Amino acid sequence: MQQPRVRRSQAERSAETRQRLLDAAITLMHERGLAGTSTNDIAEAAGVSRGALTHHFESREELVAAAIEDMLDRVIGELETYATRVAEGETSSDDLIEFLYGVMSNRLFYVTLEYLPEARHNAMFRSRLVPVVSRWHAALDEIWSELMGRYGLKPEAGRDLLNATMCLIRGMIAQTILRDDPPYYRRLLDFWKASIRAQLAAAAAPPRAVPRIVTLTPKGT
Amino acid sequence: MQQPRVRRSQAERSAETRQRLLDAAITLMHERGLAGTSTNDIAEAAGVSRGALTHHFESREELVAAAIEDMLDRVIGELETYATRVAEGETSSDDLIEFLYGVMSNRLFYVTLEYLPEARHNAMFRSRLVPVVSRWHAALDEIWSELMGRYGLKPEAGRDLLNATMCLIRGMIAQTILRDDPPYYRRLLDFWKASIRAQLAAAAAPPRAVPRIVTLTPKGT
DNA sequence: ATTTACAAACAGGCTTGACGGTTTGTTTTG
DNA sequence: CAAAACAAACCGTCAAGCCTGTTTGTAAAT
Repeated sequence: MQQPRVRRSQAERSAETRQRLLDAAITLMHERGLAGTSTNDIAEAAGVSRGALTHHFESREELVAAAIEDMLDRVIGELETYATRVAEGETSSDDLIEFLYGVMSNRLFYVTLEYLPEARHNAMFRSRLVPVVSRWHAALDEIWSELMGRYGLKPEAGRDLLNATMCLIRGMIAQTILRDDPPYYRRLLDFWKASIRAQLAAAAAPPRAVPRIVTLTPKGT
Repeated sequence: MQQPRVRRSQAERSAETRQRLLDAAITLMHERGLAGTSTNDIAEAAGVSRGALTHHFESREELVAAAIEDMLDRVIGELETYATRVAEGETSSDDLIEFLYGVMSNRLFYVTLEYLPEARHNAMFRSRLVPVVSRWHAALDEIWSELMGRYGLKPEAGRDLLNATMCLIRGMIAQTILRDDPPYYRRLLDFWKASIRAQLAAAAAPPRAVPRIVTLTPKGT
């Protein structure tokens, strides 16, 4: 039996412990919710003492914020990887939408829903996170511009489409909590992919006139 | 000076206390968040003793659920009022979208964001609420059918448009928490109103062919 | 040796649900 | 109609549990 104890540098020990805590925080937030996740739980799930936790993070709030930042940075990494595929043309708007929905469903937006209330009522916490999510939005803009270029449109073209897409996805995921109905979401996403296709096509082709607002009048009149 | 003490029936006393508690619960949930709202706070805000609170509601959870139900029932009432205006034709899709955004922004979805995490992790609480929000969705379907009729379409026509609209609105409101940018939301909503107009027009007119999925290829090829 | 990483115990604060007692309203009865 | 009995509404206190940040002590790395 060789002794399992390898000599690791302080930096290594420290980094691993820190990362374990960050990962555990996100996992628990996702599984039990922010309110249901105490620092005790996080330390235990990370396989670390609570003393270690308090050593690495000044407060629960700071730990949670750091965990969110870490999660977002990883996701931005995924997005950048995907962006190279877009640049190489191996993709479509349908594909991107599907990818974004996947990323958001795969914990990202569920975790977001957990901390949004805290962000709403805690100014310190919120201002800690605003720049973090800004980076995320910038990465989204980036990849969208990439795709627009692919379609031969100006980079900033159809940014409304991106924003609408993201809001739609957020809204869908929020709804999954109280409406368990996979076909409904499948259908809605497919509908949306078709809409985007149509609008991108329209942006390239000479558009029809946009219909004016029609105020309806009673049948009798 | 007439004495302020009018003799009220038990039912009246009871109903008022109850209602005060429900209102206070929603208000505090909106202002401080669910996590930041204790039963003490609610009783105090309602101007009622905590004993009275425990008399009327078995648990904090039940009080919160009842408050949510009450809020939704009121909003359904607003929606039904609006529906009569639709039936009388004094409206447009733009107007309905604006109305829905207003209703959702005016506490409804912010309060929803407060309790969604609880609903996600607490099965009892969730199943208590599912039928409540189902009623709300039914009311939405109802008014949408009404509007479709106005446009001379079949009642169930474009239900995807309604669902997409609601999800978009949800997503927008969720985003307001970490992105304070009113022009952005204004623009996005206007964009959406135009989209809906276009799609409703297209539904009446013979549609263009839906463009196929285009898998893009690198520029070089 | 000294600093950093980690561990364990502790203390203070807050929250919820329970309980015993009091006031107010309603019903029954003489 | 008045009084008494009953029921419902309401009030204030308490105990148990949990959570966070602090503090004190130990091991590991430099």
